[in-house]
Amino acid sequence: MNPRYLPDEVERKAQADWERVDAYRAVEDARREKFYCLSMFPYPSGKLHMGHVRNYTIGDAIARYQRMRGFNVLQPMGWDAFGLPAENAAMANRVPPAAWTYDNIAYMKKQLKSLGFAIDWSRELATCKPDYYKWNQWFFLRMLEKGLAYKKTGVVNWDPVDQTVLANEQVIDGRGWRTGALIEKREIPMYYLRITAYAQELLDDLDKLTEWPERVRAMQANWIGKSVGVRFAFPYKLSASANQLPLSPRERDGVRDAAVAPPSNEREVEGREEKLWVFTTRADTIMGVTFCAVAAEHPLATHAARNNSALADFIDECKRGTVIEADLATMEKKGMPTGLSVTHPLTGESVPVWVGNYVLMGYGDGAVMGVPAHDERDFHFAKKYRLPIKQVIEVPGRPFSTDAWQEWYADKGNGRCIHSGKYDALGYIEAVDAIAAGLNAKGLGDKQVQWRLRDWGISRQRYWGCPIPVIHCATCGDVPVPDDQLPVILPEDCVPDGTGNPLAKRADFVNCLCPRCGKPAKRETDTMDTFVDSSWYYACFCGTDNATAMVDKRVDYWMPVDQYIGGIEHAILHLLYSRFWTKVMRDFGLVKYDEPFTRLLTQGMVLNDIYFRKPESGRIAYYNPADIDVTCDDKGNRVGAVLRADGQPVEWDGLGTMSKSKNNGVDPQQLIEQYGADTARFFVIFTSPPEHTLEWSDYGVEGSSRFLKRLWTFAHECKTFVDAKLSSASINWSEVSNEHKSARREIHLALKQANNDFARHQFNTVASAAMKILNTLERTPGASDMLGHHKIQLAGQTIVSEGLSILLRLLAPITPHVSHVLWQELGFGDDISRAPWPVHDEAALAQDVIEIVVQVNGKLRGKVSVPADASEERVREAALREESVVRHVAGKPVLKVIVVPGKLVNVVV
RNA sequence: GCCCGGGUGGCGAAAUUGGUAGACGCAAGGGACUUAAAAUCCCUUGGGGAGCAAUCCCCGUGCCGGUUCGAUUCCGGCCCCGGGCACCA
Repeated sequence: MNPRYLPDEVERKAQADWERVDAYRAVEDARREKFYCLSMFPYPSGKLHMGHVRNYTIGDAIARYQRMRGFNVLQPMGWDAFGLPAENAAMANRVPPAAWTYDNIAYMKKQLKSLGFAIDWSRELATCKPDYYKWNQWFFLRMLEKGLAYKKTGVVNWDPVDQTVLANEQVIDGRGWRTGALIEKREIPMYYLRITAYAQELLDDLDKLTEWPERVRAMQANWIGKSVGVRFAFPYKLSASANQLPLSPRERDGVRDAAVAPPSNEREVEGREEKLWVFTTRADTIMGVTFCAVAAEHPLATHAARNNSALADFIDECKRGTVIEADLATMEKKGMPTGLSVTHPLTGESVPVWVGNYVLMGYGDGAVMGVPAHDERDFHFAKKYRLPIKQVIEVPGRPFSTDAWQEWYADKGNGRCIHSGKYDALGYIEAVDAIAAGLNAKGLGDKQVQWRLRDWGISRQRYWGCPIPVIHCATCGDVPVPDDQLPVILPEDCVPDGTGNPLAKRADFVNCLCPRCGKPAKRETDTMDTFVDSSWYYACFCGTDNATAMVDKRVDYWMPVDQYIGGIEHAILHLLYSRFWTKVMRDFGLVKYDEPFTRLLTQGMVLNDIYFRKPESGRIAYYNPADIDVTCDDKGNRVGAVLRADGQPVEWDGLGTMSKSKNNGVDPQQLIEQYGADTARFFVIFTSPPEHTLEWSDYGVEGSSRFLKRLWTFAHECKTFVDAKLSSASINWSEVSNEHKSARREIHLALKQANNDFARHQFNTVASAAMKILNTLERTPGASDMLGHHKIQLAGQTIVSEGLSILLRLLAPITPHVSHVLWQELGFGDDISRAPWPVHDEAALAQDVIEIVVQVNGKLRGKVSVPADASEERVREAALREESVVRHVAGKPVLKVIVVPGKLVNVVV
């Protein structure tokens, strides 16, 4: 055994041992309880970053811990391999995205292996491989058959120069990020998945996910956005000249394309009688309606604009705006009258219709009722355009005035209806019920649920993705690719040039024969959103070797995932899509569970200092923290920082996530090479609890490295006498010294705490417990002075042997290499990962004499030592005799003495 | 605006969920070893005050109040920070 800790050597040996016996191969075994531990798979961007290291270290610690506790653990790994960065890299380097992606996968796989993760690599998958994405296509076709996938036109950002669709984040100030061209909104046909059909279940089942972080559940509920209200209609008649009837907006939503029937109350047209449908959560204010507002895209707006050029211009202006919702929210509210009127469904009064730029076509029916008295936005709109404001809700003692908006105008909890005819004096709930009933009686509306969630548009006008398996035939229309022609293979040798989709230029891909009529036809060139790829990969891991089915019965053994670990940035989309996909798979009879991820851990981000200089002219320069020397005052406060290269000061800009743009990244590869994987792993576990952000610290890494060196050195010193056969059961602990007794007690106390913390995933304090144990062992008499004296007591040897065996097993999930090698070196066994998980010995915690804290009026005043079995009365006596207690009581009458057995006494005077 | 988290030393953080606040580590200061440095080891370290000293006292978990023998922990009100959603009707 080398007296020095050489991480390189240790890690090479441990990894070779694991490789030789294929240690992490997971095999289904009905007799054993399974544990499926999964970290979110990476996008193969080039090399691992610290976020990956943290994510996979946390996942690996859990996987190894559960393995040692006896579970049959599956921890697989794969690659989220389709996506835009590969196309960008391809343009920059003139290599096909496929080649770039496969190179990255090879390099990153090597890095993951060097970190020693207990991964079953036989199950590796990459979403860009046909044997994976074939099942995306197959499943899409099944959804198409069931009406869960459909086609409709959708609005996209269109770059007219590159002839390309851009993602929202590629549009900067309304211009394309590459071309600088003004971006147009363009409507093109796209495929959608009917996630809204599962909105209620996706919302309800959040209650089952009790092991998910509360905030993730809240974010999903928010996103799904259920509101309960009333959908009702304002009837109207078009003038005689209007012989073209507007369509109901619902029909534009693709409902007609689907296999489900459109809502029955949609298209009734009797003579020229039409209806303007709106949705409201405040039906109780319906008597206060003084106008209606419709979206620019609303058919009524289109109709009104035919003979009104000013209105047409206004509508064009609205349509030209951004599709980014965050920008919409801050836009100035504008409107213009259509000149049309509709009839109030209950009062029969005439209500003017306006076009409002704040009305969303995509929510509800693209039209709203305007109640200025009780909706803040309507109030300001009415003031701006001098529309009437009619109060219909009152709160006793609160005067209403149209001069300025007041918070209580929108209060639905304390309000009562007034000026509302037969609904007067009703509260919110009764009023909504009564008004909904009134509308229903006239066939003009009823209670309805409205969702914020929209159907999931999956078409991407991009090359590097899974082809959508549809063929466009001039005769037969859109024809699904037959199952026996799957997969539709994506050519891997295209090099995109930034203009349009390279697939569209590939005649060998585009030209095909119609499966239905056999005539020449064109293949769909859109590919699927990469979120489709990641929506079911976790299920695929259960049987990656099965080429004949999407999943097989092995999913029944492994799924659902017991522990999922990943970044909070996926709290909504990825997790929601995966939940949706699971429910559809279940309804198709492929799987039996309702939810894919039982427990979820969202790890925090990795931060580092940001240093910069702002020159008088030119751009800000950022400096890597590794090149900065920080000076501190006597108390350790940061007082200044200089760039090591030139000794000149730099400014500190706080902490931020590691990024290229701020030049504050730390390369994991360098870290591993300098300190070893175990140090890197120990540092990320020890420094912060998993859910918190992790602040990078080179000093902290040093500290972690120091601990592992100390561990190695200590193990080396003890190697001569450590013996797995030394049993604590053979020692009569009542006869050993107090020092030995308390040493063993500290070790078992730390173990107890560590087990508690492991169970609740507070791994940083598990690392602390390991450090405490080493501190105790180093101080244990008989261990540290053995080299000089050779008169080691049996008790000391036993404590050290037992303590090291506990310590190494506790550390095995965190620092597997050094634990594995020391376990062998000290003769505990061949494979620490098969050793039983350590459990504390309750007898070791027992004390003959215990220390009791004594308070006077709740303030700590002293301590007394009493026998562990002392009666309450004796403890009380001892406490009252304690000298500082006597001093603080100072003769005042003792009102009360509280005795907490085994803990404390509080004397109240 | 609505919904979630948070606020504890110079720093990362603990506190077995109402019972010794600051475990463990980092940084800092002092010391040992060394010709010297690195490495390693030992001691000190929340703030303030009294004492030659052993020691002792006061304050302290964002702020104000409440419950309690006792509150970082429970309740009410407020302030600040982070995150999510947001013309959603």
